Amino acid sequence: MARYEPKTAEPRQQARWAAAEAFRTPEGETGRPKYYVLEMFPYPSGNIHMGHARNYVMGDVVARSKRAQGFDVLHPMGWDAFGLPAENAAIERGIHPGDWTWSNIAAMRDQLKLLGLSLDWSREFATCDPAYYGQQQAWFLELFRRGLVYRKDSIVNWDPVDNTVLANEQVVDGRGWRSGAIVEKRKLNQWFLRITDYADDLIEGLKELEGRWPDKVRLMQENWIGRSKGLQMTWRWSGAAPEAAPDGLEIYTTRPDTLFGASFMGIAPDHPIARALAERDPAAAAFIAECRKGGSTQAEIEQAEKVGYDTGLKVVHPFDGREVSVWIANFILSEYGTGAIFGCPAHDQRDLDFARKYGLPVIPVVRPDGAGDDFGVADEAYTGPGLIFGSDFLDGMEIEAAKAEAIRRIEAAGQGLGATIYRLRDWGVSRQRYWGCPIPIVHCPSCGPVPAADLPVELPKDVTFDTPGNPLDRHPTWKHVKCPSCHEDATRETDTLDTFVDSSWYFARFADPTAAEPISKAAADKWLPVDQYIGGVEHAVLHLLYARFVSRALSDAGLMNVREPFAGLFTQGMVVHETYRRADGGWVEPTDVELSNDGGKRSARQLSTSETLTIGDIEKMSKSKKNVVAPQEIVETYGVDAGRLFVLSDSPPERDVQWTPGGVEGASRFVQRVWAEVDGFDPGVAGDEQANASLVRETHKAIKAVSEGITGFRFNSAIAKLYAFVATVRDHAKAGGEAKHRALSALLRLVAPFTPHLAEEGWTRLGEAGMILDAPWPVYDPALAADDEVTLPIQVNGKRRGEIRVARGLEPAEVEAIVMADAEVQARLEGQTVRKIVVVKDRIVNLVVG
RNA sequence: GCGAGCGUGGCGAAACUGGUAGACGCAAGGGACUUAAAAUCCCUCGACUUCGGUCAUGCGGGUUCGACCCCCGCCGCUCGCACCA
Repeated sequence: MARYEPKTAEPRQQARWAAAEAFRTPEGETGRPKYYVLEMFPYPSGNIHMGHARNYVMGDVVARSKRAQGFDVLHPMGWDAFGLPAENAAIERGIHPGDWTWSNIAAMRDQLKLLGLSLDWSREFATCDPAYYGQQQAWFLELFRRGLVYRKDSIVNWDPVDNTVLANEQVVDGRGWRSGAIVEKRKLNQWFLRITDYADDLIEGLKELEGRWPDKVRLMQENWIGRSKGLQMTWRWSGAAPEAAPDGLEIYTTRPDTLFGASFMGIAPDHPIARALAERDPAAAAFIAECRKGGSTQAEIEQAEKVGYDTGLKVVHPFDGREVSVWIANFILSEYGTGAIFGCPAHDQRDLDFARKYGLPVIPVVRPDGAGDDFGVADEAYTGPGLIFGSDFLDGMEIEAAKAEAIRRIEAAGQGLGATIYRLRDWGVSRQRYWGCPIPIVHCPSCGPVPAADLPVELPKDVTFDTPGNPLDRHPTWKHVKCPSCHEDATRETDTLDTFVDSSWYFARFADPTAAEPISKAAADKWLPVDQYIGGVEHAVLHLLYARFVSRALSDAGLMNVREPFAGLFTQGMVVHETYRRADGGWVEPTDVELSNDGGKRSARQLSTSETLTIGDIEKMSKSKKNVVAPQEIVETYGVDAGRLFVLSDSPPERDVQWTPGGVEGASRFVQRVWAEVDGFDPGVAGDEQANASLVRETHKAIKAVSEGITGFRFNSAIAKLYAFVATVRDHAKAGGEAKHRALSALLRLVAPFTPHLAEEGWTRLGEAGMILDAPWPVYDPALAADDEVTLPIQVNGKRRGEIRVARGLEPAEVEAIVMADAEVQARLEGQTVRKIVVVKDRIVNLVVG
C-alpha cells in the first residue's frame, strides 16, 4: 500500500483544476441559485501569512460546499493595493510605490495559488489600477453632484515633520507614528462624505442583519453611530449679546428633565463664542491655548482635571428666569451636539466635579424612591431613577414623563426642539499622500471646485520622495490644468482618497470587473448581496460601516440596487503561536527552535546557538516577536491539505487558533488514514451483512454531523466528526461491497471542502468518473441513520447510575415497566421509595427517590 | 466609567432547543512490530477510591425530576468605546 504523497498529488490536482478552468464563475442562466462568498481582500504587503490562509480557507470551505450543494458560486480575489507602506518603501528603498505594489501582488498571488483555493482568478483586480480607481472617481463625482461630497475646514492631526495629516490611529501618544514628531491640531480644508445623512438608516439596517452578523459587530456599529434623543434649545442672553451668537446660546441635552437643576452653562474651547472672546480677552485666549495643549490619549483624558474660565456672559433660565453664567470648559467637545451644554451638577458627574472646583451651586431635582425633599448630593452625582422635585410644573413626575413635558414646554415657547443627534461624524477622506486614488476635482479661481473632465485622473508616475510631503503637490505639470467649465487656468486637487474608499465598493465591482460603468447593474443584481463575507473583527466598524454607507449612497444615486451589501458576516479569530526568547531578550523564530518534552515538562533550545530558551506567551503571529510560521513552509513539509485542515480543526473559527507542530502532524496523519482506507478498498469483497448495515448507519450520521458543522460555521466540530468517521470506517473491517463504497464516497465528498486535493486523488482511486468538484453533496437520510436500539441512561435523582438498552421509539410507560423490572435497578432501589419516574422518549430515565 | 464576550482535564476543545460532561486532536505513560530508530498499530489518560463507588464544568445561592446550559450575586480574564452632555 502506497503512502499518500501530497508533494506530487497537490500540484497534479491544481493543474487539473486550472486546465478545466474549474473555478470560473458560471455565466448566464443556469437555473441554479447563486451564492457569493467573499473574504476581505488583502493588502499586498508581499507575504501571505497564516492569518490570511485561515481566512481564505474558511471561505474556500464555504465556496466548495455550496458548489457541491448545487449553487453557482462567485468566489473572487483582489488586492487592496493603495496605502502608506508602498510610499514608505519608496522613501526607504527608492522603489516606485507602483512597482513595489505590483511585484508584491505577483508574489502573493503565487503564494495564494499554493493553497488550492477555488478562486475565480479571471475576476482579479487591484485597486491601484486606473481601470478600478477611475470608476471610483466616476461614482465619487456622482456623489459630489448629489451633494454627498463636500469640503469644510476641520481640525486634524498634523505631523509637522512629514507635512501630512495623520489619521487618529496613526497618532501614538501624541506623536506621529513614523516621524516621532509631536502632532499638532491644525485646521485644514478637507473633503468629506456625508455619511451622517445615513446615520439613521445605518442603524435601522442592522436589525435585518440579526442572526447573520455577529451581535458584537452590530452592537459596535450601533454604539459608533451613537444615536441619542434629547432637546436642542436656545438660552437667551441676559444683558448684551455677544456678536458670535446674537440670538442666544444653543445647547443640546439628553436630560431636559433636570433643567431646573441648571447651575452653569459650558461651552467648548473651540466654540465660536469662545474664539470671539479670545480675540479681545487675553486671559481667555491663554486659557483656550492651554486647553488645546492637552493630549488626546486615554490616560491624559482620564487624569485631566476639569478646568474652566468664566466668560462673564450670562443667560436667562427659560423656566424660572434665573441668571446663569457661561463658562468655557475643557471637558466640552466642540464636535458633539452644539459644543455647548447646560451644567446640572447634581445629576452629572462631570458637571459635579466642575461645580465643586469653582464653587457653583449644586441643585438636586431628581430624588430616588423614598428620599425626601432634603435629598442632597455629595461627591457622587445621582443618575438613577426617581421622581422630580423642586422643579415647579415637573414635580412628582417620573424622569421620562418630565423629559417629554420639558421638551413640550420649550417647543411651545419657541426656544427649541426635540432632537436626535449622532456621535457619528462625516467621513474625512482627504489624505495628503501620493499612493492613493486622486480626488477628481479641479479648483478654479472663478468656478470653485468642479468635477475633473477626463476620467480616470491618473496618478503621474514621475514623482520623487526625497523631500517630505505630497509629491502631487510639488509636481511641475500634473496639477496645472484648464478649468473644465470656463477653460481658464486652474489646479487639480492634490489630495488622494482614504484607502477605505477603495474597499467600500470592491465587492460590487467583482460582479463584473470589466464593466464600463462603476458597477454593472445586471451583474450586481445577479450576485449581490455577498451571501457570506469573512474577515477579521478589526474591521467591525470602519470598513464594514463605510461599505454599508457607500452601498446606500450608490443605490440612491441609481448606480446599484443593493443597500445592504453583506447579508452574512463572519469574523474569524487570529492564528497565534508560542514565543521563544533568549536570555538577552532577543526573540527566536520557531524554525530555529528545538523543543523537547520530558514527561510533560517542556523545554526549548535554540538550534543555531544551542542556547536554552524561555518559552513565552502565546501571541498573534508577528514579525516583531518572530513567532511566525509561513504557509509555504507548511505546504512543503506536510502538504496544503494538512495545513488547511489544521487551521480549522483545533478551535472554533471565531476564536484564535494556536499553531503547533504537533497539531499539523495530527492533521497530516488524518490525511494518510483517509488515503489508506480508500487505497485499501477492494470492491470484490462483499462484506458481512451486519457490518454493512452498521456502516450505512454510521455514514448517514456522519453526513448529518459534518453538513451541519459546515453550515453552522463549526468547522472544528465538523472536522472532529470526520476524524471519528474515518476511525469508524476502519473499525468496520468486516464491511465491504456497496456499503463500504458508499461510505468512502461520502467520506471523500465530506472531506473535499477541507482537503480538496486528497479528495480528488481518492475520488479517482475509488474509480469515480470526473472530478469530485462536480460531485453532489451527499444526502442525509434519517431513515438510514436510525439504530434499532437506543441506550438510555438511568438517573437516580438526576445522577447517572446505570444504563439500559431498549428498542427505539418505545413509549415511556413501556420503558418504565422495563426499568422497574430490571434486577440492577431493583438492587439499587432496595429500601427506598420511588416517588416519581421521568422518562424522556429515546433519551433518558430519571428515578426520583427518597 | 459604559457596553459585550468568555471561564470545562496537563493543553486546544466538544456537549445542537436543559437530558450519559470531557467527543476529536495534542502532549504524556505503557505495549506490539524492528538489529535499532522513524513511521505505523493497540491500550491507558479529570480527581479521589475501601474498586462497591464518590466528587467534579471559576465561586456562592436559586429554579427544575434533571443545569456547563436558565435566573440572582460575586471573582477573574479578553475585547470594543471612552469627558458623547
